[in-house]
Amino acid sequence: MKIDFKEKVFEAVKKIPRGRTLNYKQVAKLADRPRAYRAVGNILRSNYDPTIPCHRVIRSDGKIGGYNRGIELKAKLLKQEQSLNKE
DNA sequence: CGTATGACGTGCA
DNA sequence: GTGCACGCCATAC
Repeated sequence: MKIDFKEKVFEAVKKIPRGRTLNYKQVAKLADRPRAYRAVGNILRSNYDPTIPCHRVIRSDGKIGGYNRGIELKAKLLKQEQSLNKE
């Protein structure tokens, strides 16, 4: 089965452990397209799934960026998971 | 098939 | 340190 770039992105994002945030560039690299970080954000925006912790994907600047379900929700989730991971 | 868009990143002033 | 512009890739229309 040949998986598309977005499928690869989804897998990479799903592999992100809680408390761990990756920037779009990293996800794109894991998807074999280190230059497609643009498409990564675009794909996540057009294809949100409850099984994909896309909220763990942030910008390289450390900024959250955006979130289909609400930017504030993403910020809250990140803070929550980071707090859990920190113990 | 071609154009436009975008949750980005880096460089330069 | 902040702001503006360019470049890159995939998706949607």
